[in-house]
Amino acid sequence: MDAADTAIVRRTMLFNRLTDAQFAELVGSSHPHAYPKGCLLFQQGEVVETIPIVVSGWVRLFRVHVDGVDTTVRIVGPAHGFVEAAVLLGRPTDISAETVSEARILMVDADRLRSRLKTDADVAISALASASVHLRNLVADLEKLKTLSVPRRIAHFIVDTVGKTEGPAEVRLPYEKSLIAGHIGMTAESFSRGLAKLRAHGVSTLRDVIRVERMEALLELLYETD
Amino acid sequence: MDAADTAIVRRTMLFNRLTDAQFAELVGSSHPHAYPKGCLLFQQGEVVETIPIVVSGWVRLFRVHVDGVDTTVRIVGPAHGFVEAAVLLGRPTDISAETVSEARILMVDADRLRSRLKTDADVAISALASASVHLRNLVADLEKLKTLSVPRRIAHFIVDTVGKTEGPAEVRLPYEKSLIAGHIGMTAESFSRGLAKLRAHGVSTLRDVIRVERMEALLELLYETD
DNA sequence: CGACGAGTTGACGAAACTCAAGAGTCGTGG
DNA sequence: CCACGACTCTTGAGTTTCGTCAACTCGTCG
Repeated sequence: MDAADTAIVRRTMLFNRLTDAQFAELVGSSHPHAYPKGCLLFQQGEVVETIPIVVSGWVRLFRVHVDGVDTTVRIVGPAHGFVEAAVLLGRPTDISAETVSEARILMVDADRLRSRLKTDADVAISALASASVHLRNLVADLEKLKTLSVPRRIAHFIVDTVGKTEGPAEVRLPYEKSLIAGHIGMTAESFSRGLAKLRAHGVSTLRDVIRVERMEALLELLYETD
Repeated sequence: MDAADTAIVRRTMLFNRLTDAQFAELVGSSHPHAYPKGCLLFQQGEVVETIPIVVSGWVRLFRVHVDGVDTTVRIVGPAHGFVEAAVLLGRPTDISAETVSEARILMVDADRLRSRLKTDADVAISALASASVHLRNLVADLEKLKTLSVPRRIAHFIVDTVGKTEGPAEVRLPYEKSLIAGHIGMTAESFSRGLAKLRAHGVSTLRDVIRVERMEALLELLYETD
C-alpha cells in the first residue's frame, strides 16, 4: 500500500489513535482492492470476516425490505470504514453494501483485529469510537429526516459537502443526484424541484456542479425559525 | 440493590456477558435513583460521567433543534442503557434525556468502567455490543421512517410492543400516545387517525389498551407488496 | 363541579409522491 | 462526423398523504 493510501486509512476512527507499530500489525501487507461500480460487497444477514475501509470511491449502505424495495441508510466515502462493530462481534450485519462508483477498498482481516481487541485496549477504544461516530451520524440523519423539509434537507446536504460556512462556494456532487435524493430521504424528482427552489437563495446548478453565492444565505435558511 | 433490580440491570448488553465478580466490581454498591416524571437527566453537549441504566419507567432521548423544537430519537425502557459509548469515550453526548414517567435509573460510575475498559477485554466487548445494538435500532428506525406510511409504522410499533406473532393479543401502551407518535415520526393527530384505519385490520383500542384480533392480519399488512 | 390535559375528529391546505413526457449528455457504431 | 440509444435529470399535471388549526369529548383531579 503506498503512502497516500496509508494516510487515508490512518485517518479512520478505527486507526487514527494507534501507533505505527499497532497499525502495521493490524493491516499487515494487505492492499486495497479495486471494485467496479455496482458491485455488491455483502448482504444483510451475512457474517462478514473483514472490515472494509474505503480508500477511494463511494459505497452505499442499504437495507432491503421484504418486498424487494431498498432504502439507502448511508453513503460512505474515502477514509471511512463501516460495519466495524458487527464484524468485530462476529454478528451478521444488518445492512447490505454496494459500490456506487469505481472504488478501492481495503479489507482488514477481522480475526487479527479481534485477537488484538482482547489484548490491546487502544484497539477496543478505537472500535468503540468508530461505533460512536456512526451512532452520531445516524442520530443526525434521523433528526434531519424528521424535522426538515425537502429544500432544507438539500440545503443541509450542500452545507455538509461544501465544508465552508461563508462566502461563495462551489462543489462537484460526489455521485448521482438520484443517490443523494435517496440518501436524504426523497425521490429524485423532489430533489430536482428542491434544488430549483434553492435558486432563490443563491444556489445555481450546472450539471453536477453546484455554486452557492453566499454560504451565509444557506445557513440562514437552515437556522431561521421560519 | 435488591435481586430483582440486579436481574434487570444484568440483562443489559453492557453487563450480560460479565461474570458476577466483574459485575459487582463495576456496579459496586450503587442503587437506582428514583426520578419523577419530566426530569431532565442531561442535555446534549454535556460531558456525562455516569452511564444510566433504566431499571423501571421510561426515558426519552431527544435532540433540540436550533429553533427550540425537539425531536424524539428513541424511548428507552427497563433493562436498557443509553449513551454508553459517548460516556466511555469521555465525549459530550449528542442527545438530551428526560424521564417521561416515574423512573428508577441506576447510574454506573464512568471512571470505574473506563479503567476496566483498558484492562478487561470483556468490558470493552460489552461496550461495543451495546453500541452495536443501538446502531441496529437506529438503522431499523431510519428504514421504517423512510419507507413506511403512517398506518404501517403504527402497525409495526404494535407488533414490536406485543411480541406475539399469531392469534389475538392485547397490550397496554407503555406511555402516552403523543409520545409514541413523536417516536415513530408523526403528529398525535396522525397517530389517532392511523389507529382508526387499523380498525379495518382487526385492531380495536380502548383508552390505552390495544386489542388485536389476529396478529397475522397485522403482519400481512406489513409484508404485503401493496 | 369546573378546569385541565390527553385524545379524537373534522376541514382545509401544503408538501411531497407518482406517472408521464421532454431535454440534455454521453458513448457507440455506422 | 453524425445518428442513435441509453441514461440521467428536469418539468408538468394530478393525486395522496400528512400536518395544521380548531372544535369537541372524555376522564382525572383539585
